[in-house]
Amino acid sequence: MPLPADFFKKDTLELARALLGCLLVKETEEGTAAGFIVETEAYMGASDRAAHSYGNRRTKRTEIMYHGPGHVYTYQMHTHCLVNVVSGREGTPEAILIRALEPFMGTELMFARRKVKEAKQLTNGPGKLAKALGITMEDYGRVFYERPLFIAEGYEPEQIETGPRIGIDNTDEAKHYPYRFWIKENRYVSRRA
DNA sequence: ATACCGATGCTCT
DNA sequence: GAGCATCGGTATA
Repeated sequence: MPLPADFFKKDTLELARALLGCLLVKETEEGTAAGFIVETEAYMGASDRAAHSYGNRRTKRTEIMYHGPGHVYTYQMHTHCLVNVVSGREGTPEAILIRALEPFMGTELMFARRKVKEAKQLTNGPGKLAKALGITMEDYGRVFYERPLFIAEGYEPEQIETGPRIGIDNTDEAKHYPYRFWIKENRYVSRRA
């Protein structure tokens, strides 16, 4: 069961924490794959140098971030597709990147898609989890409160840790913001602190 | 364990 | 035509 649309109507940093422990589900013709979200990163829109929507940049790519919380923002990075949850009120272009999952169901399908040996390698990175679940640019513009790509209730994380975001060294002051959140001691987190 | 490097595709200038 | 919110291989320790 998808969470209701209202779940996404939170302050972006609060939503980034609330998403930890939730289940991300993708249904395809090949079957269903799902995993618990264990790592997220917040991108704070107009005022955040590291955000695609910095300074309210509005292009074909960033357009969906203006359409209100709960939308699916997929973005192509080199050969990979990255998945984001749009946050903030309509007109406020904020988003949360999903960086890692703990596989829950459909692991055979994930292994078939990823071609790796260790379970840890299935979903411990933003490009990896998108491929494991079969998420593509086709999902751009959908909503996370309806099938076939949705977020459902999961478990309550014991302890949450925070730190600077990964891979944004070129955006001077923004690189220090503690906008990365992960579940402490979870082995599927993409990198240790 | 960390470090570097090339692949490869889409968006924006 | 440049620039990336990445990944997997190879290289070294």
